[in-house]
Amino acid sequence: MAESTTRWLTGEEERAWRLFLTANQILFSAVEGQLQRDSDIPHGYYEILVRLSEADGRALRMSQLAEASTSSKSRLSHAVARLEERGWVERLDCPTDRRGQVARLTDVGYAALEAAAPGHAEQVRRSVFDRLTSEQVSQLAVISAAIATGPRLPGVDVTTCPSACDAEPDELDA
Amino acid sequence: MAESTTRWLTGEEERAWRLFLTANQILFSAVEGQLQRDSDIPHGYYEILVRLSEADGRALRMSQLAEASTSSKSRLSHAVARLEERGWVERLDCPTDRRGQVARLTDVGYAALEAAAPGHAEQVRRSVFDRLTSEQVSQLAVISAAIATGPRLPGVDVTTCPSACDAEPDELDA
DNA sequence: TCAGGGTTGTCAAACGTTCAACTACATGAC
DNA sequence: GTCATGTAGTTGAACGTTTGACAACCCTGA
Repeated sequence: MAESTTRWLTGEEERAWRLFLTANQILFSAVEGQLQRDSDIPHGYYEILVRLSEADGRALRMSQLAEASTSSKSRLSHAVARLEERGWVERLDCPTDRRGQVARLTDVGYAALEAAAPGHAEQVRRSVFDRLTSEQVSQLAVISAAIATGPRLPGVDVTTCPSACDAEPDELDA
Repeated sequence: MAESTTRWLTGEEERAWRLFLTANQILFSAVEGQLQRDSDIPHGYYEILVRLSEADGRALRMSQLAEASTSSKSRLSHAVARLEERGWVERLDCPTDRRGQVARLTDVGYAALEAAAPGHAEQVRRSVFDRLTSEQVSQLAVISAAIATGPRLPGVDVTTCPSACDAEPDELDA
């Protein structure tokens, strides 16, 4: 990289970045820990279950699910395979495209999600929202949106979001 | 969990939480991707190198390093072993405590860090700080501090921070 | 000097992710 | 029709990380 062109972080930015980093570590280890401990669900699986639970017929094409989960196809494929073993998800052939597969949340899977949700919500509340004023909550939303959207980030080729960037999720989750 | 006691997230909180989640995914995949691609350094290793580079004599006791990295002992032990293979870190016997080991950043390791830093800083800037006003930067710092510190999080037993809670890192990083 | 309590670090097994084929199907041009 | 090209999803192996059991060690007090 061109040395003289390097735009280093300012002191304030540096400080914010470090705080953000440690906050993230603490936050996610708490949230994932709770989910794992109380419900035996890895955080990643939980997100998949949530996406499915919100979809029409609680079912989604594999590729759509991958996109919604910001996940690669193969990664998702393995994850769904494991969810299938637990009996939480089932795979069906797609009626309109014979290449495709549809993942559907089973009743058992839905029940597992319903059982896990309260504890998860409580944890997110304790780790985050109990600590913030309502003004800070909206600041957090604005900041997150700025980071999540906008000009594609150089350095990732996430097959940059045809529909992910304008998505505005505001249904239930925790 | 007691059903009636569940404190669900409000719509605003829900929205903020989801935005935060996707922002995180995008941000970290960009930052980690850059580091991996341009410098072949996993993000976790980078943090370790930074901690060491800031320590006296560029050396730190294993346990102190683990604490500074919010990392478990065994996790750190593995990481240092791999850094040692690359010739970036060396392990020495601790002179004052014969139980202990000291990890020290080698000159080669320091050079690797110096080489990686500009690209990393640039990426963090693009992913985060170019997108935020300076007011938002300080909001982010305050919010992160609120999440990172304060009352111990129920749900984790992080052997709750004798010294981690009051730590206030504001040296260099990116 | 010897035990008990606590800490420090290592090792091996379990788990999850990534990578690189590979199958199967769809689509458009000729 | 059929050929080339692109898309959907799966699979297995290599790789890295995390976990828990274990061994080595220090320090205090009798």
